[in-house]
Amino acid sequence: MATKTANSLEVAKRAGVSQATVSYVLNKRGDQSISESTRQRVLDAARDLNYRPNRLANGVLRGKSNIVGVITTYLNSDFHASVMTGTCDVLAENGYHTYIASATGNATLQRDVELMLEHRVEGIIWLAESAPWIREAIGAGVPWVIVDDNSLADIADCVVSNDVAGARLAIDHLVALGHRRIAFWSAEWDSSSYRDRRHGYAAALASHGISVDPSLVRTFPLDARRAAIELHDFLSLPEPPTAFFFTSDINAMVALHAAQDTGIAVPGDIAITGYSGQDYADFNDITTVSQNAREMGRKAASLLLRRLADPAIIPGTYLTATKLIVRGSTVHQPAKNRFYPLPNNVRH
Amino acid sequence: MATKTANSLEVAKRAGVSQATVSYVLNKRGDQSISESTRQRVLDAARDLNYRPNRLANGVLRGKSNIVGVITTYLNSDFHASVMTGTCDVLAENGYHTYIASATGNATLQRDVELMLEHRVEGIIWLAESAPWIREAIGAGVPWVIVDDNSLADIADCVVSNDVAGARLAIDHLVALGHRRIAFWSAEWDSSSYRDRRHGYAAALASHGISVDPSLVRTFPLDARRAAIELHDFLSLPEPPTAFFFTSDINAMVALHAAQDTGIAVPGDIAITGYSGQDYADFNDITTVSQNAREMGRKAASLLLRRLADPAIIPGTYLTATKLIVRGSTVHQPAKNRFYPLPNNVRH
DNA sequence: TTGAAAGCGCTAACAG
DNA sequence: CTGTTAGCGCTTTCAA
Repeated sequence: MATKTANSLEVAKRAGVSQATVSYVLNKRGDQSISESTRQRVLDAARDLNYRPNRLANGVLRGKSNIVGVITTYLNSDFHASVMTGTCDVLAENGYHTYIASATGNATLQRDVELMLEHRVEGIIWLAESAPWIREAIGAGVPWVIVDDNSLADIADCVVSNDVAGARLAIDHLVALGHRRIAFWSAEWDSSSYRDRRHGYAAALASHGISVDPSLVRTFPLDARRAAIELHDFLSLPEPPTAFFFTSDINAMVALHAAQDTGIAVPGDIAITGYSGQDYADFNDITTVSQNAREMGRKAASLLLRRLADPAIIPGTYLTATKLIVRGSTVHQPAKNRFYPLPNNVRH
Repeated sequence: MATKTANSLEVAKRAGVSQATVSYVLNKRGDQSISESTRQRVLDAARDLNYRPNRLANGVLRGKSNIVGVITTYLNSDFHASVMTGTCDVLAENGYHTYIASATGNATLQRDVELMLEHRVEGIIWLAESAPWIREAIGAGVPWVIVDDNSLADIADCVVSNDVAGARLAIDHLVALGHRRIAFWSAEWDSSSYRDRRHGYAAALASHGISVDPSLVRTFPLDARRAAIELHDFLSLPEPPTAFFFTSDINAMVALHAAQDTGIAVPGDIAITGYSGQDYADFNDITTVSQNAREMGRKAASLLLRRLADPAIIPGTYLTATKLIVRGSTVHQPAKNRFYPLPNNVRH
């Protein structure tokens, strides 16, 4: 049961030195010269007593916790998990630690932010939908980095993938395959990312001399049954779409299954592109625009660290690259050779 | 820019009272009687100055951080993410906070544990593969709860799903469908969970009067290409299996794709069951044994809280229920109606 | 009903 | 080269 940890005073006593000397030795301070014998005695004493520095005390003293908070609404999202992995990695590499909150609902989220600030996190990485209260929250405390939304780029560093370019990649691909009637079918999520994908969609079409047909732009429903119905509704238009650009892999996958279950051939009858480059897309052989979420997470952490080092830097938006991954949902792959390697450490 | 937060002394000054009074008011201490007017003045001052209690200082003082550490090797795993969600929820409900580390490799993991202890986490929830050094680590510090492995149940609370029963559910189902030649095809992961699934497999077969054929028990390879080769090797046995029991959904999925890609009908030629009840299985219409990972996470957190309240409790293993979810990989579903609802908050 | 003072574990000036 | 001292922000006796 939590063997009472020794404190630095006890270590000092045992080594026959003062508390300060212990601190000097343990923190390897170059500006203090310590005799090798003292050093050894301190080190030995610390080991013998199983000494473990108390970072809370250290934090009180220096007003710095060495902790960064990450807030996400949905840990089970592959995207969020990948971002977080990248973030954790970079923070750990730099001696920082990650304090996480996963919650839904603005009341809880607000409380989580407050708690983090009470714990004196040095910054917050925000992986959730934007909300009106956030602007104020950012102003009041530590620096924030916002991932996957850049609507607050005037007061916080934002990391978004280049969604305009990403959408263009997909549309260019579809047009190159001969598609002219391309639907934009997106979940309802009011974020700059989704808006950018829509702009990219429109711009890409325009550059090919195709005008946006409003009847081909729709909101993706929340359940698969309605998705199937809507899909058939789409296809019974006078001039039905031959291709669908989705803003998420999961929507693309639901639509793909809806199509397959009801005898619509993919990519024979319709082509489908997803967005994000998640496992879903890989496993279901869906062409997608890869976002490199891990890289986004790494970038977010570095931006935060940079701002911690130099608070004067003017906030801005940082774009990460997107990449088209062509798979069987747009191009019929003659010999299906989906010999993807399994992710490392995968289980269950 | 981190507007220097006011401290309790400043609040006291502004309210014209002592620091102690501020503490009494803000912590709503019943044993101290405070006049309503003083109370109001303190509250007002705190609000005006934007006072935020410093939990680090509080932690130093009381030797308690109110933080629990969670260590996982693979955040992108649906299983880990679900467990963590459950854990975060319960901890938050009880005023605790979650400090997370995600790492790979024993050196890093050990360092992470050490760091958490230095931050004075009150307990650790372990979501990673067991390793020899863990036993010692547990002895030395705070209480641990281990999820999905019970090999250290003598010194730590363990939460595992009832894997013997879970395996039996799957095997009973396959036997009921007429299968007698059932393969056990498992990833190589030395945990009690996997061992239990194997015991359950053997016991269930035995109860149906079928003996285990060692040639039907194999290790799942690390890449899909080799999985495909191995699958065909299986099927070219003199008496090939007609059904495959996998210990994970992802393996089942890889095998399913390997089968489909090479003209083997599922469930026509072979039946397949996964394990875990993850999204993978749902989206690929795979029969699986659901583990309710979220519930496991909740259970882990409650066990830790219970032990924190009463350290004397003797450690043990806690089983969570499993459930069979029948889908199209074992039973041909006449009218495919996979109208699953999308998970809440899903995106990308 | 309120306040003064001690102290949690640690680090950083400043002496010596 | 090492020790003394002050103090981080907070809670909590103990007096008043």
